[in-house]
Amino acid sequence: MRTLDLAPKQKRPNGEPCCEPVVYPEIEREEAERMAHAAKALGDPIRMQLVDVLRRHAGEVCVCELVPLFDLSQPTVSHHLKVLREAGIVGSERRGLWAYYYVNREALEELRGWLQPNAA
Amino acid sequence: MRTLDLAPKQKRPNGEPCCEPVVYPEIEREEAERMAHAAKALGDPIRMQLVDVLRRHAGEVCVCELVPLFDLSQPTVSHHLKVLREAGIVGSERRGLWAYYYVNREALEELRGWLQPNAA
DNA sequence: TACGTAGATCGATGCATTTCGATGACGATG
DNA sequence: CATCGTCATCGAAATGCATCGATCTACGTA
Repeated sequence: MRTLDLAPKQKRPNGEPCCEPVVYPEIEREEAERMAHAAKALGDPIRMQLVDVLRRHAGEVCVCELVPLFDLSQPTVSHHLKVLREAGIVGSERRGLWAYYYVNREALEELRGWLQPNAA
Repeated sequence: MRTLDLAPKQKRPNGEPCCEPVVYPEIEREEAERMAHAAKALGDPIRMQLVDVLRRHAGEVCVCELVPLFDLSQPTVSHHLKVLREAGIVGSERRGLWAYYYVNREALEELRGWLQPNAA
């Protein structure tokens, strides 16, 4: 655990900066960016439910079964699935006319790891 | 684990629905909404880093220490902190001129719980 | 080959979000 | 009490996002 300079605050004399800016490594900025991307994909109720449905099923679920679950047009559901796909949270496979989606458990696990109390 | 009717697909005769719509309880819609709200708050690199900094410190961190970490104006950082506050992810306390922020570990824990492999 | 179905993509629309400078609220300090 | 520092809020501008109808692609079927 890094230690910030949590020195007791006092009004700075005049024109001096209020406190030492802490150096923040770029590495963590990149990791934050990745995690934020995943979190953002989950940051929509529809997509949250899509993931919820998908992970409740061991295998794959047909899009034609997902669409009627929501009060949304087919293109909109397709859009949400695309967002999840591009975030790596779900994957898809096409078989004939139908497209089947499934959860990428590792992606959820990565975010879960980040949320862990003492994550680096 | 609920079971969807994953019957083998075949082109439906004509005008019939392609598959039985699965009933999806409202309860889970509400939970998804709560989880999505938290995820959305984390769905921004700046806020991800803010949370990261805050949770690295056992206690509270002054806003005046957070602002110089980012290439952003003070009002913008304040805005992001507000988003996190309204999502319940961080809390704040004002002492004199300074405002101190801290992580709400329980909030992160709830989202983490939801991400768990066999979450209800 | 012609048609119908499943799903993805496109373009438009309306709303939300990010960001800033300016300003306001309020405590501290002389 | 006048001034300054800290932080929050406001209003505006730019950008992003959810959503839809229309359309496109690809596959099955007659």
